Amino acid sequence: MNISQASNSTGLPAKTIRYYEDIELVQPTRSENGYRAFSAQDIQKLAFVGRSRSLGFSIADCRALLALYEDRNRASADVKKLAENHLEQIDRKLRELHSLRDVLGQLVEHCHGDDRPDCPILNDLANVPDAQSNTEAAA
Amino acid sequence: MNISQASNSTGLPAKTIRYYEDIELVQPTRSENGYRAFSAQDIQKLAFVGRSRSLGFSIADCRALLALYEDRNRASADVKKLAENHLEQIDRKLRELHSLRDVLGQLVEHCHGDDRPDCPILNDLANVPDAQSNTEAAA
DNA sequence: TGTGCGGCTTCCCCTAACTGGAAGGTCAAG
DNA sequence: CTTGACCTTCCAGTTAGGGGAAGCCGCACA
Repeated sequence: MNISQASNSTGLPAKTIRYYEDIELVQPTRSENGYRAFSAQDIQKLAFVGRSRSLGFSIADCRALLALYEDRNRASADVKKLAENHLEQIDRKLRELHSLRDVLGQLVEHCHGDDRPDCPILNDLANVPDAQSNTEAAA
Repeated sequence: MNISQASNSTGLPAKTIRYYEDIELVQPTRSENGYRAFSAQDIQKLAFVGRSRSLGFSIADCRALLALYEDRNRASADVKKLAENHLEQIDRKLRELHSLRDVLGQLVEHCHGDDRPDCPILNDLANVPDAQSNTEAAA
């Protein structure tokens, strides 16, 4: 199976597949003409990585998951721990984004947004103390 | 004002400040000995960028905001539009992360997480059709 | 006067995870 | 025989800086 077939089968761009070979996530053999030859197993692994990436796992995580996947004797607890760590990272990021959204939402809301030059958003960014909301005044 | 004072005043690492000069966000003058000399305006601009970055604006956004900030005649609507775009990006990212969290949370929940090798998480990643949840079965 | 140390300079490489593009070999069809 | 699609490798660029080396500058202290 050539790289374009592998790409079609997995949904991953050929460039990405070459990259994954480069960082040794997969090791396709080579045909006599030098073309990569992907086995069914290679395709399976690529699809596995693709799905993991789409769930936001880092390449390092994918490598670990792949190793666990190929270890017939691994405990499911190991996998669960990895996934839980990732879940925590996602939750942290969610909290961060939520609070960011709140602050920015407030600023946007207070900006009249017409053709006058006065703008609460810029005032806040420049940290000009403002009557309406002083998000940084704690210090 | 030398770079370490600028760093203290703005909370930005010296490395970052040099980088901001490199990409022409600020243009401090130079003393005779070659040291960067930051004016009060420079400090103000650096603080402005720092605050904008902490709200998740990209460097490109910061550059635009800075230009608007320095344009005494700009309409607040221009600023508001930029901020609203950023807000939309944040909301998109939030939705994405939420749905990711849901899928991953389901998987983690269904994994018994003991020392047996069977693991629903890996099964899903490998796209093995599974009785309990088939998150990809639509295709 | 020398010397040690902290602060400053530039320069280059590194990050994550690819993506784009150039230069060139291979293969099947017409 | 040529064309065009497909494949190869290699180089550069992306974000927003971080780490660290090699080498000035300035000030204190002996």
